[in-house]
Amino acid sequence: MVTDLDKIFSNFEKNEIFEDKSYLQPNHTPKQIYHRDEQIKQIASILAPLLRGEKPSNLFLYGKTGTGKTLSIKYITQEILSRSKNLSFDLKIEYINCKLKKISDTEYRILAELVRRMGGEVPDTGLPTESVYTRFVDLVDKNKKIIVLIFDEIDQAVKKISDDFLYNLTRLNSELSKTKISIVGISNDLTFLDNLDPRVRSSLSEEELVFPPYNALQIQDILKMRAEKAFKKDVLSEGVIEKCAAYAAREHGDARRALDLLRIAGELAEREGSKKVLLRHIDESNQKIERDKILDVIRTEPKQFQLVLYSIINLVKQKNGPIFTGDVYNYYQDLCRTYKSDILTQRRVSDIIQEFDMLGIINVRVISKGRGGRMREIKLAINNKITEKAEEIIKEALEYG
DNA sequence: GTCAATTCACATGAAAGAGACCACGGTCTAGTG
DNA sequence: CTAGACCGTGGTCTCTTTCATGTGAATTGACGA
Repeated sequence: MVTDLDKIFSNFEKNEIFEDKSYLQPNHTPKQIYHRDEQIKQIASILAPLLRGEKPSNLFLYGKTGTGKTLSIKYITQEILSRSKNLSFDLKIEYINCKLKKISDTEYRILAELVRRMGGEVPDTGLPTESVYTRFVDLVDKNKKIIVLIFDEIDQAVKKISDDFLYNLTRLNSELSKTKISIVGISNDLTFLDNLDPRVRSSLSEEELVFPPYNALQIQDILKMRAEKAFKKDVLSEGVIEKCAAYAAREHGDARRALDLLRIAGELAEREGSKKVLLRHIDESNQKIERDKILDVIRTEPKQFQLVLYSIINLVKQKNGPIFTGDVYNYYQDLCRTYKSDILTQRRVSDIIQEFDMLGIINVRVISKGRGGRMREIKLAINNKITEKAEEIIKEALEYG
């Protein structure tokens, strides 16, 4: 036992792989951004009026995940802020990530977060939303300011709340006398604007910009640049970067994915005590990312969700073919009885199944069997190995939970 | 045989309830001068 | 008289239930050839 620990720690101390891992961390902002010159220039020229104290147009950025939207906007805001030291007014640029649950599940929370960023205080709950609005207005309108609000993954927020939240935001400007607010929306859903209230759409997207996916070569450039700083010399074996890039390019040119892949591969190599990152490590890394992501979701899911998923897994194993909503619900009911759990209505279970679909754990298709009715056809979207592991996790959670 | 109506087994939507959490303002209580 | 304890009201949030309406195609049954 002790010797094992010794081995682990000494491997770690030797640290023959990484020079500075932070260059591969997702939140690292590099000094130089490759292959986004055009976009950065455009954003900069749109936001430039800030430095003259004018309100810039609202801006909307599109692009799949990992195409550098967040990176570019953060880079530009930094540049702008660093040039704004001696301006005669307050310039505030706030970045809000709507994907983080605690912050942005509801209108109230987003607003509360805004107030806090502006230096005010709001309780987590208990106040009417309206009063948070007035608090925000009071706080912001005390002296002349220009505020840029950046909403990352704004589509998530709108899905959860509704678009009149955005309408309220765009309307805020008319309630403010001294301060002006600009909004930058970032979305990776290209159809997002189409389903928006027209009033909101026109005011929100005065300017639009699309971030195309990186191709494999561009990802290679990015990886090379970061890998140079992150890894020690000659640690990466031939073709590692190329392989990472290829994997990521397959996933709609997601550079973040490529970086994760490389970082995890490095960690795996390090853990093994290997002196080099091999091609094999990339494959393992790819699997590990996938597995960890899914198992983590499953682990943290509430009990009822686990029961439903457990039903699905078992049914798929039994029937060895597609299964349907009704099957799942029946099995689920039995399962609830054996574990003495409350039984949810079919309506609710239906929603739960849909959520698993969204998480990518199962694949769901609505089919009609004519007179046999209309239902979802459910398949597992994860491979057997992960499924088994998932089953174990759930079983454990159910017996000890 | 053809065509519209019917029917199945859910999907999908909207609204509202339950229970947990919490802020705010008013009232009560006890300690202080 | 005042600070702090206590309470009631009204707000949010999440997870659910209830009620209502929608839906795609196999089946049915009336109808005409």
